[in-house]
Amino acid sequence: MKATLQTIADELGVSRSTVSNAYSRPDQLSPELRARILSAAQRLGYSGPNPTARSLRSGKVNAIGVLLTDDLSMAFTDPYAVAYLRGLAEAASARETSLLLLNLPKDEAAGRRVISNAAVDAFCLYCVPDWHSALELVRSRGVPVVIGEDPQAFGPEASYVGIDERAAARRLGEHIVNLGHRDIAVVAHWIVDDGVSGGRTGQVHADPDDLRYYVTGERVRGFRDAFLAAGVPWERVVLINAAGNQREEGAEAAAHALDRLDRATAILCTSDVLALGVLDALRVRGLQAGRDVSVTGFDDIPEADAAGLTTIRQPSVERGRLAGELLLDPPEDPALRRLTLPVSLVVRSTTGPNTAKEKS
Amino acid sequence: MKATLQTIADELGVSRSTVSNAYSRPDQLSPELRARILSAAQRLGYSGPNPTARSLRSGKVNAIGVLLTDDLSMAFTDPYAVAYLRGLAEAASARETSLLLLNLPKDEAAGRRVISNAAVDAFCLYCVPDWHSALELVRSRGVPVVIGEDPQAFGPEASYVGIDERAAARRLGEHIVNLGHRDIAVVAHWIVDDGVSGGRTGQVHADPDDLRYYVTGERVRGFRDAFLAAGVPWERVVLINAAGNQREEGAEAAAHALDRLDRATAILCTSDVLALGVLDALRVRGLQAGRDVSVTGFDDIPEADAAGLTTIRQPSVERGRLAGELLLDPPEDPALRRLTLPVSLVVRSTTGPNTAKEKS
DNA sequence: TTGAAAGCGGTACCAT
DNA sequence: ATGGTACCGCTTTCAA
Repeated sequence: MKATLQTIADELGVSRSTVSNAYSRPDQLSPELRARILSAAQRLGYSGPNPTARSLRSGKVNAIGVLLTDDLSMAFTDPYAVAYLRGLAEAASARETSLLLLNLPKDEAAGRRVISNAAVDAFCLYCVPDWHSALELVRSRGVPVVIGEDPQAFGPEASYVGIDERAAARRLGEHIVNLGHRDIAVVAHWIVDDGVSGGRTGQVHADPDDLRYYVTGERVRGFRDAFLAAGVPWERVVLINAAGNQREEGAEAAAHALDRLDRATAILCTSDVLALGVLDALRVRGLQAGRDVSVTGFDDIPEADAAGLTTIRQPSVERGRLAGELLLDPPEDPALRRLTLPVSLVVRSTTGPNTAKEKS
Repeated sequence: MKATLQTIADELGVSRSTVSNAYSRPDQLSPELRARILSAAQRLGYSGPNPTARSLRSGKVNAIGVLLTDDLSMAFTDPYAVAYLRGLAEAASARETSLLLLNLPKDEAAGRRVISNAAVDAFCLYCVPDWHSALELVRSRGVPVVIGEDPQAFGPEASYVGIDERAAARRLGEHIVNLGHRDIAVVAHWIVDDGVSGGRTGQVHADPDDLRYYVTGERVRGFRDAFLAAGVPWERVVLINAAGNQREEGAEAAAHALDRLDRATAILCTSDVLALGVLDALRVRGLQAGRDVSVTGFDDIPEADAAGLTTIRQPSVERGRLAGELLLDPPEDPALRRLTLPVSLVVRSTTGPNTAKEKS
């Protein structure tokens, strides 16, 4: 039979409470008794209080649930997501808390089960398509939630750590129009979607106000804000959907902006990863970024620097770290549970003045 | 007050068992009663049975514990580790099981607490330094364990999914000596370590039989096997420690093989990531891989193909997937719980015949 | 098909 | 400093 607290208590002729204290409140009993208990435990192969039983009684699990969409590629492959997760893990680890990775399957009922069954003290939502049906269930669990994207998604009771996506994107747009660009393409992922994948890569005609995925929507709207302010009508912009947020898909998307007569002189992307793909596409065509075509990204991932990519720098690790801290050490003041972090425009070599001759 | 099973039972005048059955055994009660229960639950804001209480009673948590070393960079940054984790998550997700990421802090007592408190049905150990003090505690938890590296690490009761590291490395070594190379450098990480980091990058003199980290040890020994069989004494090989398993560190390590009079004509690395760094170092020096210097990696990560890297292809995702399956659906036959997967030598363009003039 | 009772293995509180 | 006693919220026989 597996050893329990009682086993040890019986062995030593003490009470369960005392054995429990030996583990959970060492100051509540004499050092020598504690030593005897611990050694008896060792001898009997008792590895400490059962975590589940302890959690049931104490109401704490020491785990944060992290919701991920079905294929984990996003969580592990996307540099921004990896940075975020690292920050989150850092904050959690500092409080001896673990991360429970919850993979939401395509099957809705199964997804609900996964959420219902998750033994966690809190949920962290980031990179989760905000229209996902399971989110409502997360709320009904009644545990603290922190969100990382749409500040409205969960109502004001949820903590929030994010950036002003739209304003940030606008700064990129302004940078580009200030350089004289008027023939502009925007490469974004998840503009269109079938609820599962990001659709096909290619030009689309979409109203920026209708985009379903919050982050992409805000960034595209931010670009548009800058264009409109400079007198560039949205209809003149070539909007290209990337099927996913990967480098190859950025390159593929770029083809739709480059291989046409009215080639864009600037390509704005909703992520650095896509922008790196666009740069690949330029290279293949013998075009030079910053001279022939200007390119911008978003995030400032490590690779952006080496590529000379003009982008928005955002504190990715910090976003995760703060999310974890808000969950585990919530400040009294509700206002401090809603954080909008600053970003900065980083101008490097992939953007430059428009040198194309005037359009006829 | 938070709603419980009892709340619903009282509301409807039925027993707790019946409410419980409504969730856990739908076939045990009439559909209409079940519907009434579910709708009452919805109305009262009851999100289903408390996961902790359920786990305590049923003895199942639906989670696999994944041990990670302190900084998560290894788990999230290393392509092999990411692939492995993805496979593991896939297997787990298919069984509605989650992954509990356990971050082992540097502080030993805290690490023990993290392991003791982890509510999991099983542990998966990969990429964990095998000399880590906490491992013994994992065993004493008495739950199933699968290991991914040293097959001996946990004794025969643990499941194991791995490859014959040594034989695989030997094939790379043979490929190199068959190409006529005799001036050889080996770049490996974690040859030396201070228990926390991977030490300094630079040449070291170490006996392959003494290396502490199993995977590196086996791969280096495999290289040596090939060299000895070809008459190349180990003393002639330049062994270089890389402080970590990252591209930059590979480049830095390569300097120690390239910037010397008796430059190596072949550099064998214990991972693709390091090898990519070595290729970077060659490029900087105007050397051509496969002509001036031959380079090999290990793993066959996605980037290896584009780089033309000669390497060993191993089924990384599969390793993770099988590990998960062994944990969740253990086969009766113990022999089937110890899997050694096949690998293959992939020859690309970074290796070629030794063209250096004979050494005097 | 439904209900009653007995734990699952601890922790918290209060008494001693 | 140590022990006694509820009770955390559910699942699981077993009986009705």
